[in-house]
Amino acid sequence: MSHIKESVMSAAEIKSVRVRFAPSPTGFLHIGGARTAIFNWLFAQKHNGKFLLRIEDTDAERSGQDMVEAIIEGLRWLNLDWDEEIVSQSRRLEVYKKHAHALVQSGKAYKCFCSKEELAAKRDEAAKKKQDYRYRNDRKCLSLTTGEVEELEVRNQPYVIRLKLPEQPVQFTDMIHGNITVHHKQLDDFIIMRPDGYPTYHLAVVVDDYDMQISHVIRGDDHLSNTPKHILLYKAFGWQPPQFAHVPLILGMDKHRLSKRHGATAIGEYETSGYLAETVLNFLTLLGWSSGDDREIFSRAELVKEFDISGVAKKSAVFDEKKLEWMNGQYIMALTDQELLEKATPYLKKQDWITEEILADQKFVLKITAMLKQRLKRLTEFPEMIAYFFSAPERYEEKAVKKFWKDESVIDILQKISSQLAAIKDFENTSIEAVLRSITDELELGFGKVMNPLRLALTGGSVSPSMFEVMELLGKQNVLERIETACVYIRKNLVEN
RNA sequence: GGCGCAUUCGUCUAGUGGUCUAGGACGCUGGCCUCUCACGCCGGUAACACGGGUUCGACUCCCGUAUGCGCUACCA
Repeated sequence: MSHIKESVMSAAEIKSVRVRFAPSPTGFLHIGGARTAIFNWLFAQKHNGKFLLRIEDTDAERSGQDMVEAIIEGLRWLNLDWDEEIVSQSRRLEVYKKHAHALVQSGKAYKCFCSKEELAAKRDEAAKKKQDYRYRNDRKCLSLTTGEVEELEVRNQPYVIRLKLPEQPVQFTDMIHGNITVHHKQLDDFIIMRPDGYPTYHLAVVVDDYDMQISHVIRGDDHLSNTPKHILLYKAFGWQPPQFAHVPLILGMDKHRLSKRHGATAIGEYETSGYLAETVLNFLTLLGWSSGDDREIFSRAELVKEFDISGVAKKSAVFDEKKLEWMNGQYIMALTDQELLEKATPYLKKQDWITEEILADQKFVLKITAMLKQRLKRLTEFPEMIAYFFSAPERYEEKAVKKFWKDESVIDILQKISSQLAAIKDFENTSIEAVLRSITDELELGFGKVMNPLRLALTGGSVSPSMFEVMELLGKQNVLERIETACVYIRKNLVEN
């Protein structure tokens, strides 16, 4: 289907691009929804169009205002600004009603008084015979006379409105999947309005997309099978259908649709676990879309420039958090120290041991930030990696103690270091290094033999940035004290074991 | 069950009939760098679901099969 990829929008089409993101507020903004929103947003940006937001809350029972807020918050975090006012389907009930009845008037739809139970029974019966039940095959209520319908209505008999389907196959072209044909026998006279006057999804979506003058419907693959119904509705109304693009779904590592058991699915959880919005935007866009070359890191502007529907994949993609982590690390490294500190501050403030006083010393914190930059994958790691800068270690990592503090000789080494460091006037990076180099030379020891025990003494662990820089920031006083404490500990430890 | 959609390394993907002994990235892994970790660099690992066609030639086109997903609701 090579012609699909070559499809280029005409100038007229480009001018009038209007897309929408239409979540139903039955949950938080999840990864899949966020990506659909991103694709829509990018498409609108790319074509200088409008990106609209619509809340599909016709299922009153499952929808909630708090979920609406959560979705909006998620979009804001990703920096996906929408144009115009948010449309809420729950406020347009009369509009749908009007359109549904207009269809009844024009004979394109009809009222059906059959009860749910009645239909369920028929379905069961057909199933027993291994057949599919189709309302269109009996169309009981279609043969009702006007008088009969009126009588039922007077008696307040509840009814739904069904679309009367024509006897023709439905055909349309999807921008991602190409030509799709569905035989009309597969479709039924589906319900467009419920007894309570609420529209079904199909009606609401078509009416809204028409009213909002949506030019391109970009939505999840799960709607591909629904599209023929929508096309039929457009036809019944006599409206021109928009273009459709069905984007693949996102799956969990087990290849099943992403759900709670896969861990984090709500976009907000990625913020709390320390991912940058720009990372998530980049990553989600790349999940199911490719520019065609080997690039992986795209700025927002680059994404807008490069994004094209023709690069969207057909197959669903598995969400791999390992790669997300890697990408987040890349974004963190690309930040300036100042930017990184700003982004990390909310995470630092969550720790009660990080006081305002600590944060007030910008110069000091900024130096620490610089040292951590290429070691961070997620912002949440920031506080846990810097504790030793603000308080002496309370305990020492067990494995490291066994490895680096296994006999008396380390005490000698540490004390030697201590006494020579004490003599340094200008306690900074290079002078500290010079001292330590001379000590190792003198003792004829490998550098690691000295640095690792020292690191354990100063940080309590076996991992840290460059010791010289750490020492400089710690200051002479702290360094000497910590070495002393460590020596006491080592001696005691050796006696006990 | 019927119909629709999909199927390239474990994962994200490149690939539009010969350039493919299938490229990149994450992961994993060997090494270098090195005071540890990380970063960086060099290398390795690993894939065209299967079977038939069409063609001089198929990852690429067609048809089946398998598998997965979706629709088949008074959910969206």
